[in-house]
Amino acid sequence: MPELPEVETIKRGLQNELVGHTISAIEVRVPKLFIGEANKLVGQTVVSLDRRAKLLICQLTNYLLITHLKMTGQIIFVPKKDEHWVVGGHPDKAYIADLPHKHTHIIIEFDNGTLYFNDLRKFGWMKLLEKTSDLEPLVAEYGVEYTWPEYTLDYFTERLGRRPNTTIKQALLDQSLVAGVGNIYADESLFATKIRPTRKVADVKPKEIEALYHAIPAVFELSLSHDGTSSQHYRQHDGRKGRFMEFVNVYKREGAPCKVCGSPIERLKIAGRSSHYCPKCQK
DNA sequence: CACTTGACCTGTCCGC
DNA sequence: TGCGGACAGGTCAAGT
Repeated sequence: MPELPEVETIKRGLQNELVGHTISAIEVRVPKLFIGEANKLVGQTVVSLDRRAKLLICQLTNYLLITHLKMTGQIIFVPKKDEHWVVGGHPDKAYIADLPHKHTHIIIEFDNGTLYFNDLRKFGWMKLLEKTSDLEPLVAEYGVEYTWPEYTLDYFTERLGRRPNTTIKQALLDQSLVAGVGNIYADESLFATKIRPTRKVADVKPKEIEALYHAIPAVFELSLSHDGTSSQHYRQHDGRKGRFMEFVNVYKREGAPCKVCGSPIERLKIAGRSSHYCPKCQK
């Protein structure tokens, strides 16, 4: 479910809640979703939160706690003190009140509230790493972050060029190209650059590649400014939805009129993933 | 080696 | 209303 903007939004939200706070207890209801010795979390204090690709990285006093939300994972933090939300009131109180529920698989108690890990499909996981260097194999295959200085047109072009016979859609989903691009943002970036997702990488012209290189960060930033895309399951750390679905041009808009030309958006499968595009705008 | 498919799970939606 | 099938944002392993 969550791609880069969603995980980044959760990270930013949790930073405000968790940094400096200490874990008092942990309950793992579905053992296979927590890798490592969960009890070691007790007594640990959150030093910082970070993100790499779609991984959420929580630096603790002595360990790292890594989370991948995969398709339907959620991390919801409920503060002990309700006044916490007094400013404006909590926008989705009913959602919070339901926790924990049948899809809550891990519960972590902090001195200031409770963190719930929910996952309908149980694809997501949490992992306790004993030392910082254990993170390396987990992130070794990821490409650069779009915010890094290493994200250059040369890098992007060179990496794409290694896979000339793949469709551009498939290439974008490869985490070793640009970390954090998933189905939504691949489709939206391709619409923004008028490139049809079925095109072979080798047939995409340098100018189009350059446009794509700029479009990916732009789409990420736009989604971030609306707290991500809540197509179905995604929630922010406080239970609110993201609002980017209101702004998508093609994703999940099959049959709806293109916002640019009015043609019905089409959908087809590319490498097993549904892909949405405008048949008129995208060549 | 590169690419495709199936598996991991559970729920929703759509057609008959 | 019930039932079967397709589909869902991610990533691996196994197969071609």
